[in-house]
Amino acid sequence: MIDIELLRKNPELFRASVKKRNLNLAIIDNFLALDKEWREQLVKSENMRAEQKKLGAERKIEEAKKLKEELVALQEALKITEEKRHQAALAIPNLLSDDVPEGKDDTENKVVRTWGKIPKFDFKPLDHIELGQKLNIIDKERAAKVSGARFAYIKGGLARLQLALMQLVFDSLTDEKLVAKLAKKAGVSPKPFTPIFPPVMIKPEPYTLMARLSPETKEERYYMPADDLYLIGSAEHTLGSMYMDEMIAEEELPIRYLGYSTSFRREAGAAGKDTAGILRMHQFDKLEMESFTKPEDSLKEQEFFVSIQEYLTQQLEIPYHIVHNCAGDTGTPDARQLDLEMWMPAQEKYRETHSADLMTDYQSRRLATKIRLTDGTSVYAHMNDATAFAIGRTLIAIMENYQTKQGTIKVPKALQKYAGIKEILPFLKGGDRLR
RNA sequence: GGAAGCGUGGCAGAGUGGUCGAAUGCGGCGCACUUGAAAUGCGCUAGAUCCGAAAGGGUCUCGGGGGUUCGAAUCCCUCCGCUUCCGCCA
Repeated sequence: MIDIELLRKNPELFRASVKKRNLNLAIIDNFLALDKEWREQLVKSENMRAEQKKLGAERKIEEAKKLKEELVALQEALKITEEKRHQAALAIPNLLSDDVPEGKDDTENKVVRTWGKIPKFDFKPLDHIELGQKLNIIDKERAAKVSGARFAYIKGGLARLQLALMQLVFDSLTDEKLVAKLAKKAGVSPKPFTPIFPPVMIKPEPYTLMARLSPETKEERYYMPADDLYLIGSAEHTLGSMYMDEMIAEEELPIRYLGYSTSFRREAGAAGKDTAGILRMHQFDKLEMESFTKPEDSLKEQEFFVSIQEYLTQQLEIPYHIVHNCAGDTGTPDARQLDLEMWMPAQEKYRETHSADLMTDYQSRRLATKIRLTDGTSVYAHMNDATAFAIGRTLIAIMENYQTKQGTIKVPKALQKYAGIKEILPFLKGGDRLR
């Protein structure tokens, strides 16, 4: 939710932002009209209510009774306007940060920097699908039989890699020295992350308040009607809503979590897109960073998160670039979004593996997550969330970048001690037949 | 899943139909005292929202929603959550 007071005072600011996102300006004007109507009705209704209360206090019971009848009708009309106005307010996306590049879709995102040397193979590199089949570490056929399309069994050496990735991230982000070093460069607090496993189911209310259950995103969610619960699409959804209706003391900031969870997405709008392999799944695991800061610290916090993403990807020695998403490709609740894209040799493309989202107070305003400042006043918290590793996609990048001529996969140095292996060889033992 | 109890401001905790947005304590902020600090004393201190240039005033909020009533923190219904006991399970 945007700051309505600011919108009334400075509608041009919001018009510019909405226009930059390539959206219809009517969403602003529609809101302003409803807001005006609502305020007029509100004043009338409140004045009448005050009068009715006064009559009651004076024990003029008959008069109060009569006035109440009028009041009820007025309040019903008000309620309708209020709901319309509320929906109109929700439709307005976050104000874009000034430095967000112009552009209407992902083709106009701006590459900020590039790291690493693109690997040259003296053989034709395979894609992760072929590699997965040959090594018998990805089984989508049986997953389709049991669970349907866009599911997979991740096995053997690849399962070990997943655990290794988790351990690398958990070790790194709880390491006081390492975090302090990266934080110093970014000019933010050196406080390390608290590791956390959040719930993977969420109630409709916090989900809506997180701006992740809008009419447009709803069809992306798995819903369990018997319990009125949704499966989360990201750890962000239950991490960001943790402090709903809470007041956080300034001394506790920044609050930084490193979450691990499975994520669930229906991929309803992606029919036929990326169906091969494990790039786009209904279920995938992800390590996610989430933080709560004071408003003035949030932009630096986002850059800090990006520097962590880069540090981790560099540990894997996988080439990547950082992209500043253009206005048209920036999420509704985001003020500013940067993506990290890893090099995928088989596609000869960088593909999105990470995202870093600065939400400013867009979510906290709705969640009522506030900070009690040391001077006694309070402000809405600023929130950041960012991927540490999306496991599936990172596995693809490792498989394709580290493949050998023999069709095996070397394990990145940084993961070897966690994985317990240096190379993924065909996994055939224990009666696990290839099809 | 069954039974009982509970849910009040930043925190603790009073309050069982009007004078209660709410005693008191802690915490926070300000001032005084002090070389400084502590201690002490005095004052201020819930949120959202609307009207207003401001001063100020109104409305709503005592877990959420609904109801009874002229009037609800207080009575009723319902949902959510917490605690304890029983059952079941990893």
